[in-house]
Amino acid sequence: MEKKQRKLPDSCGLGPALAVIGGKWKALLLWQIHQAQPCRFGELKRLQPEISEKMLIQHLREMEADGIIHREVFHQVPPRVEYSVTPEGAELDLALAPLGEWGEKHQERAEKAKAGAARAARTAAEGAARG
Amino acid sequence: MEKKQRKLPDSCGLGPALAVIGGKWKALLLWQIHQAQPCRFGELKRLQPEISEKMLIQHLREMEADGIIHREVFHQVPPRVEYSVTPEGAELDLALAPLGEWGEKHQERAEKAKAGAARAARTAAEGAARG
DNA sequence: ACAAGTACAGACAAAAAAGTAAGGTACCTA
DNA sequence: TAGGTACCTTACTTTTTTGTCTGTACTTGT
Repeated sequence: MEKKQRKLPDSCGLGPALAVIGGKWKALLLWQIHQAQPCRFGELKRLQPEISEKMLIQHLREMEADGIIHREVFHQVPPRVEYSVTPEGAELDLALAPLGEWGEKHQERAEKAKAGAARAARTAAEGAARG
Repeated sequence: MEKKQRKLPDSCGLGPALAVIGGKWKALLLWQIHQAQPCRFGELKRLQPEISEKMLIQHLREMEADGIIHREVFHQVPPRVEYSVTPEGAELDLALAPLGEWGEKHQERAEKAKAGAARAARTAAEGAARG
């Protein structure tokens, strides 16, 4: 098992929380599984083709170990595995919502700031050209 | 500038949000600055002696660039720099609250589960010894 | 026979984040 | 002249995380 998880300092419960959803794709996965519940491994792979299989499995396993998703194996052939969120995972998804909203707002602001800076730079350049 | 920030995929605004508070100590710093506002560099260093000066500065600078904290330099000697949270930073801190609560609950559950597992293992061992 | 689909596992390498240790400025005190 | 305070900067190393690629076991379709 290649898990050690960079230990986060935990005053308030943020350390443990970030340890659980800190992975690069975990929040996204939780969100997608919550949407398309229950969904299969291959489905997730198709939904997010940018994730490598290794990371997909690794994250799924860690999330399972953390109790936020449930994994059910059907002994069929070809194999079939279904993932769904646990009640705890659903709560986490909910707790993540305000953060997501903040992120969107922040992103907009950052874009505006960048546009503003570009405009200012242009104006400054014109001013300099006029001398 | 040694910042590239592991790019997080962003459906919903979680990507950008985690990019901002994903650093090992950032959430903690934001929280502490919010508490003891305004506070000086040395103060933060004393409050959290485990952070190396390098990470402290690096995180503070990134958070400043992200617009969640404000840095004010007083041209005195010895130098004096004060950090405070911006309105945007305060909002983030608020948005982080539910996540923190989830983290605490989750931690408790995890501890109970571990205790339960240990008890079960003990019982099983006793059973085996008798059997 | 051979490709394709399912759900993984493992070795290895690259990239990113964090840590360590030393130095640098600018002024003050002994 | 040495040492102290406050706030950093830089170079270098280690640790952690992510990515690439190859392989498994079994069945179905051509």
